[in-house]
Amino acid sequence: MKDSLFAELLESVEQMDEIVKGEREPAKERFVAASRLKLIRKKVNLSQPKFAMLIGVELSTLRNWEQGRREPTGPAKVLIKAIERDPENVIKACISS
Amino acid sequence: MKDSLFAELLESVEQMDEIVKGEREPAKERFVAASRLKLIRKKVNLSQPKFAMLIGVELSTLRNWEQGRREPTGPAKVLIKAIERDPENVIKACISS
DNA sequence: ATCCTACATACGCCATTGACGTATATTAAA
DNA sequence: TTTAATATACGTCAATGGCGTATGTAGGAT
Repeated sequence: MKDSLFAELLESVEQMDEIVKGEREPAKERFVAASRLKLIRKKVNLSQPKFAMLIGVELSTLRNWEQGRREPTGPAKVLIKAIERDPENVIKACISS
Repeated sequence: MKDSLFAELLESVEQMDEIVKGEREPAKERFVAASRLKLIRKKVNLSQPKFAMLIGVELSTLRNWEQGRREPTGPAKVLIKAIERDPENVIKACISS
């Protein structure tokens, strides 16, 4: 990872910091709404079983999310959102076990 | 997302399926060992507070992981592993709120 | 040397989740 | 219409995540 690029990322994390602290307006929502999860899964065209495996949860857990019975935890939301934003790269990084 | 590339990804997910079912040998470990988490965080050069924010957990939760008091849940492991494998793209996808 | 701030270790407590199970419904293909 | 794959729906419970507090450490600044 080149240093210049890394510096940019670091800057973004700093900005994220300020957003959380309320010193800056967030550009958009940071997390997936549980209700949008199904749409995201459809977007990458995976069945519940495969998507669940991809993101490392039990099938039943994914179902709980899609049916609104449970709320995904933080990392799950971040991961799903990341998949939504850049499916190619993120899914690749998830898969290559 | 181009269809050809997507087809490749889908194939990979199918393979992942077979791995989980024991029909195929996994290339490597699928998940992060909790003990490796700190090394991964150092690799991307982020403090505990910033890394916790990045992956969407409370600082105390990340600390529990690094100190071996708790085990990250599935999506957290996948996300961390993805960050390890492709920090640039995955962190970018996580950040862009 | 002392203060100060950021960063990290360590752990108690409890509401919420994830995992596991079962039963039913829908869809598509054979 | 039978079959298999996919999805809805929900009960139960151990384990986690979030929250708090206390302590330790490394680095500058004064």
